[in-house]
Amino acid sequence: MSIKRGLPTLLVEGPRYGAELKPEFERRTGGTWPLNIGQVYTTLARLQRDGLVEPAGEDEPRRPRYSVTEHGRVEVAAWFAEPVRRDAPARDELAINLALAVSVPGVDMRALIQTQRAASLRVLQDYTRLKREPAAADDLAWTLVLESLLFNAEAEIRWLDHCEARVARAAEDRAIAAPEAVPMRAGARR
Amino acid sequence: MSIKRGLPTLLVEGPRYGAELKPEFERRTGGTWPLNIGQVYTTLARLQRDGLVEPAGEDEPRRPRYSVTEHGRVEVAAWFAEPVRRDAPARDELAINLALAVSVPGVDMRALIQTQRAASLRVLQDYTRLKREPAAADDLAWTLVLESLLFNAEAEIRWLDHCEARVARAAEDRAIAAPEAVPMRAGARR
DNA sequence: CGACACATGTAACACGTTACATGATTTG
DNA sequence: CAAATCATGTAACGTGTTACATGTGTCG
Repeated sequence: MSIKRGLPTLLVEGPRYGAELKPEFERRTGGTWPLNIGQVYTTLARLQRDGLVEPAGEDEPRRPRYSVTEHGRVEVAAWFAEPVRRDAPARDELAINLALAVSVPGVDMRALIQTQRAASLRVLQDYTRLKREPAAADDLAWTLVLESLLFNAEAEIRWLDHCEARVARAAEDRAIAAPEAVPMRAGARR
Repeated sequence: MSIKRGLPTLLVEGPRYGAELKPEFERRTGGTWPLNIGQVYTTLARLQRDGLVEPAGEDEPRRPRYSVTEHGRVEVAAWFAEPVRRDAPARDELAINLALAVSVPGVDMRALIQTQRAASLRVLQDYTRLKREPAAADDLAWTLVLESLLFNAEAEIRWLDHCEARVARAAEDRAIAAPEAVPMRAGARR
C-alpha cells in the first residue's frame, strides 16, 4: 500500500517519469526504504490499469510521463484521511520467533534474547548516529521517519528486556512447581 | 520467514498433519496472527522441496503427515541462534504516509495525526483489555506476544504525539521565516 | 441416500525482489 | 564507431490472500 499510494502522491505535484519517482520517493523517506525500480514500473502499470494514473500528453518519445487522474487524487486524499492498519497487525517475525522458542525444549532463551538485544541495540545506535548528522535536521519528513525508527527500536529493546525478566521468572516458577528437577534429599515427596 | 520456519519448529515436537499445524501455530501466538490454511499446504510443499520436512511413514491414507528432517532441525536451530531482521527495516506504511503528507499542500497534518492517534489508541486499549483476561496469564508465549503488541502500540502513540509537536513547531518556524503569510502593515518588507 | 463438514490441494491474483532484455543516449 | 550507461520493460520466483475443486467421512 505504501508504494501503491506513494507514487500517485508524488504525481500530485506534477507529471513525472518512472525513473524520477524512485529517487524522489527515497529522498522523501530519507533513503530508509530503497525502492526497487522494477517495482515502480509494474506498480505504475497496475495504477494505470486501475485508473489512478495515466500517461501525460506526448512529451518525449519512448518515455511515458505519468500524471495522477482525478480518481487518483481521491484515493490519495483517502489515504491521508483514513487511519492506516486499523485491523490485524503485521506478522512480527521476532515476536513469533520468541513465542515459539519458549515452548521448544533445548532453546537457551537467555542467549536468544541477548543475541537479539545486541542486534537491536546496534540498529538503535545506527539511528541515533544518523540523527546527529546535520542532514537530518533540515528535512521534516526525514526527521519524522527517523524518529519512527528510533521509537520502534527503543520499544523493541524494552520488550526484549521485559521478556528476559518474564522468562527468568517463569523458570523460577517451574523450579518451585517441579522440585524434582533440583537436587533433593532422598525420601522427599515423589 | 515466520511461517517458513514456524512450521518446521512445530514439527520438532513430532509429526503433524497440515490441518493440525494451523490451529497449533495460532494457539502458540495467541491467535494474533491467523494463518491461512492454503498457505500451510503450499509452504509445506516448498519446505519438502527444500528438504526441511518430509512425509512421515504411512499412517492414514490420503492424509500426509509431515515430520522435520535433520536439515530442518538445523534450520530451526539457526532461526533461534541468529538475530532476526538486522538489516533494512520493513516498510512502515504509517511512517511513509506521514512523511509524504508533510510535503503535499492541502493536507491537514493535525487532523491526520489525530485520526491515526485515535485508531492506534483503540488498538492499544484492545490489547490492554486482552491482557486483563485470565487466559493471557497462563501461556508464557501468548503473554510475550501480547506485550510485544502493547509495546509497539505505545511507541506508535508516543511517536504520533511527537510528530504533532514537531509539525506544529515547523509551522511556527515557517510563519516566522515567511511573514508575508500573516497580516502585516502596508509598507512592510516584500 | 443426500447434505454437510472437513482435509487437501490448486488456481488466480497482489506485491515484492532479482535478473535479464531492449532500445536510446552518451562517451571514449 | 564501439562501449558503456540509462530508462523501460519483462520474466521468474517467493510469499501471502481468496476462492474454488475434489475426495472423504459423518449424520440426519
